[in-house]
Amino acid sequence: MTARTSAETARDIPEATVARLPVYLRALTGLSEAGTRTCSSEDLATAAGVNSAKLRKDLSYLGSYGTRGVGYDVEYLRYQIAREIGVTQDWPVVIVGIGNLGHALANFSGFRSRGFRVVALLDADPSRHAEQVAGIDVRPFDDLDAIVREHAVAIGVISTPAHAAQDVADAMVAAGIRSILNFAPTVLAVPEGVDVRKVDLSIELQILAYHESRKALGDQPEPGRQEQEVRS
Amino acid sequence: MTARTSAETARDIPEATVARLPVYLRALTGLSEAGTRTCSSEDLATAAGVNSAKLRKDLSYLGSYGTRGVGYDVEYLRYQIAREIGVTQDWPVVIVGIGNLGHALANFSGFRSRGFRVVALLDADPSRHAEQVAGIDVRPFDDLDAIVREHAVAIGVISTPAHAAQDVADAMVAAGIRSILNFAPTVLAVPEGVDVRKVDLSIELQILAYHESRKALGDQPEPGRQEQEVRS
DNA sequence: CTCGGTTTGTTCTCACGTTCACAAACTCCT
DNA sequence: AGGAGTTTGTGAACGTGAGAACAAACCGAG
Repeated sequence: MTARTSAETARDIPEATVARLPVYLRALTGLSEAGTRTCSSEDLATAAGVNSAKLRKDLSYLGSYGTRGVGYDVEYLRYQIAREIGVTQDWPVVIVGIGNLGHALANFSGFRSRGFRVVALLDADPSRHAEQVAGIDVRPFDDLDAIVREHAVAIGVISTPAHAAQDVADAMVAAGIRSILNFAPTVLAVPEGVDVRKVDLSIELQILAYHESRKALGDQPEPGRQEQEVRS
Repeated sequence: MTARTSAETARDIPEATVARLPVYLRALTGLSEAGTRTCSSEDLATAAGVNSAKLRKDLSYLGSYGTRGVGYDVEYLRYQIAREIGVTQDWPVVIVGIGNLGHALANFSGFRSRGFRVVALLDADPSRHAEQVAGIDVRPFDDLDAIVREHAVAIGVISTPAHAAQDVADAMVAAGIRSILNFAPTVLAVPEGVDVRKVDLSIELQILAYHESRKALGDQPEPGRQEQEVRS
């Protein structure tokens, strides 16, 4: 089967590359706002904090959008990457769990400017349903189904305490959400076909702590040995 | 073997493994609280959301802490991993930028329970210096040097707007901080020997959006093709 | 003590990701 | 038009990580 594997953008882009495309997109936006019309792979790589060879290889998965001897047209490349990622128009997003973190997420201005639109804030605690956060009403968690249907929501954000996260995820999946960003410090079980990405403060800090304790003990690091930086 | 492999913990643990150790640590804490005394690699792998072969391989970098035919002692393994990560005692942490996100971070209870202690909250805006957040005074950013010296702070958290982040990072490095967790949506330049980890909401959402748009277009995915889940 | 059942630790193989290095392709100057 | 100088796109080498598979080690029963 798969007689016609082409179907538009049929190339499969490596996961590591996908994770960097948003960084390039942001760097290009910065260059654009600074008035730059054209940039070399070296320029863009510096702005994005990566190696220029890696940048070129990453971009090569999208197609040939540069000009040899010249470089890349900033606006053009920016559009192409945005299109590839799929953020040329806005994605509706729901946030569940309007505690401290939920507040911060709801107020985050980067949502709108980067291809996302918060269509609803949900919380199971009735005492929160009075509030408005960032100009949006906080609604009961049970409204999830209706909201997902109404706005065709595909992406859900979980910012509840850990013990509630799995139930929220289950409800999201049942409602038809297939991409979840989880801030709760717990492992989520989801059916095949659902993507989960997790953001976990404690884990990030512990990774830093590991390297920090290594620095501390071998504190006369042999001068010949270079250390790597900015782990992603 | 391992006839005293020299300087204590001299093995170098792969970065991918280091990133998973905190997950195992949390899973073990969960098992411990549930009253489990012993677990197999299969049990722990399930709790941590990974493959059991990968788990065993990861643990093998730390040493041989299991018993063949039996499994792992939960408490013992938990301590060994905590020791390896370096979170058997608390790390002092400063948070710079007490906006919405800074508030959420300061109030995050997982800090204390997972090996970290917030010793100071800093903000450049004088109007915030009146407040207390999570029982801690918000102090002027210029106090950074004194605080780092006084508490021997090694880890800094940046939750400022993007435009301020690089200056904050520079000041942190100048004050002696060598590990930075950056929540600001910008690429930080730091000297060699300083570790930076970044947490970026927009990037995570855009990665989800990429996969979501792929799901949307090929929306009759051939049944033979399995999709992978829970990307980390 | 021996044997069967269980589970770890490790080896081997393959896939993925990074980096180098260079040919191809473009611009600009003479 | 031709040649010098740039910069992209990519093939190939290298390093790291994942997973299967299995020998080594342990427990308990008889």
